Amino acid sequence: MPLTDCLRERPGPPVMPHADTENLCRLLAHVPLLEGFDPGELARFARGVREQNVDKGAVLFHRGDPCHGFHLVLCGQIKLAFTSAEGQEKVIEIMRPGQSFGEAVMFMEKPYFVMAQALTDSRLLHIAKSVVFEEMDRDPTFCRRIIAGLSQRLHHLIADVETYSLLSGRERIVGYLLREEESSGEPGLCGRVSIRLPTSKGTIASRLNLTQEHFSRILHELAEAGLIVVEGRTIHIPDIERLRTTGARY
Amino acid sequence: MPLTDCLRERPGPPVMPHADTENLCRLLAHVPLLEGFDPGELARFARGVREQNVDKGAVLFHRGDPCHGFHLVLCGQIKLAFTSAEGQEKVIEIMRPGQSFGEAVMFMEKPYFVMAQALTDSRLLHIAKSVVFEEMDRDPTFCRRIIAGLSQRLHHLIADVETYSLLSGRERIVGYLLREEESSGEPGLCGRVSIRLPTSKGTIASRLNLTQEHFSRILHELAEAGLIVVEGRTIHIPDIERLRTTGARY
DNA sequence: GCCGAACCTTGATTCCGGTTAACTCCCGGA
DNA sequence: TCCGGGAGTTAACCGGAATCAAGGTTCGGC
Repeated sequence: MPLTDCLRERPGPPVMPHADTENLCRLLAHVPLLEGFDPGELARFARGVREQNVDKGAVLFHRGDPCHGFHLVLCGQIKLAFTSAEGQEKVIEIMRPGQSFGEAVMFMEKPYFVMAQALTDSRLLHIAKSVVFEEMDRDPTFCRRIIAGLSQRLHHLIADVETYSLLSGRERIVGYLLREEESSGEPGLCGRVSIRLPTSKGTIASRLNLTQEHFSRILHELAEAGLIVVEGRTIHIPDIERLRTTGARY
Repeated sequence: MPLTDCLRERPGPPVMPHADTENLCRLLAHVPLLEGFDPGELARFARGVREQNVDKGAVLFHRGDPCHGFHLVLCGQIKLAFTSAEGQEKVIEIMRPGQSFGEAVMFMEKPYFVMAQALTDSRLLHIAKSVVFEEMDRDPTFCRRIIAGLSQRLHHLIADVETYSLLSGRERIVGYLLREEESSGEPGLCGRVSIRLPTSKGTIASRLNLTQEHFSRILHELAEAGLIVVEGRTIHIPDIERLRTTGARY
């Protein structure tokens, strides 16, 4: 029962006062990386897993911190970002429930080179390097999953680079909205859908490599063109097909 | 002996008229991914390896082509890039001898989403998916290497994203020159070094997310500031320390 | 219900970098 | 030798997006 609960966005009341092995195993069974593992394997993993509850704004790690494992989001949102010498920040990714991060750094045995901060009160699991490495030696299929995961990550990142370098601000925003709509899985009758931004507009703007101001302006333009209706953090799309076809135009 | 030969930049006369297993093994022994493998393992690999000689300008694969393995550069340069709907091109990476590419796509069992084109006459190896997968099942340390390689790649890509989004054009160029100098390994007395650009300025500009014109302008500015001297494709740096400290300034 | 702090919007202005268009250089081939 | 084309440079101009600077909203806490 906590399994589904804790993969929702909103934290809700703490289901588990403190993590015992059995509960951990139940959580682990739903981790993408460990899907289909039998109880024995999960128990081995549980030894190196620790639950983390972090408040909104808390920093999980800074650039330069040593890495002892990887993280998995159970609920809430974690932002990965780096900060320039002048203090400006660029959000690389907003991690949502079910997603994990920090694997690559862990495998390289180097310190983190980005920082992670909770955008909302969040609950996550920390999986220690040691148990991952042990399991890798033991189980080739586990290796395959890790490789698949890293490949996927790489793909996304290249897609991001493509987005940043080939698309205008407006195109990036339209693309973001369309993707967000897709992943939300809402049916939306006859092309009408509403999506709720997962976090503040400023953060999303940074994720899309835009300033908050520019983001706001483009949203306004899209609204003026009748392609969207902005209502606080909720965006209504009267005709998603039209947004897809004419949204990119300028 | 051909081993070292073929890891140079310039192709030179073809050392091997056609690849037999023994020669292939000798080549494979120097592939980073396979370093330290014993002859038996290499022989297993050789079954799925094919040598490729491509002329300058030849396209190895387009976006959308199916992927049957990964590639390793023996000599020459291969550019990875994508093209926008409007036909403009963005270079993601310039692969040099000893580097490999296409692994991530191979593991995802998806078609290529970038294209690869030879910048010079080049020689490379194509390693079939099948032998890689077989070896992965057989050898956990091989998996580890793959994971390490993918992690490394991911790291570089994130560093690129950081570069693109946080640094000005000028800073990117200065950074590029400094990295190029570092990797060239030339000693360079009392801070004086010369580096030769690996390929055309237009291509490097695209790699750095700049237009050719802007790249040219910045080079000119740096030259005017006395930080570099441009002589065709060769860049002289009279004082590398000064470039490092004042090059970023604007 | 008031206050302050985040968050967001809006407008004015600036500027980095892209676009366009000559023009030069250099090299290779007929 | 001349020609043609690719690479590189230069300059004028433009525009997308950042910056600066106020306002406006929303919301939680006292």
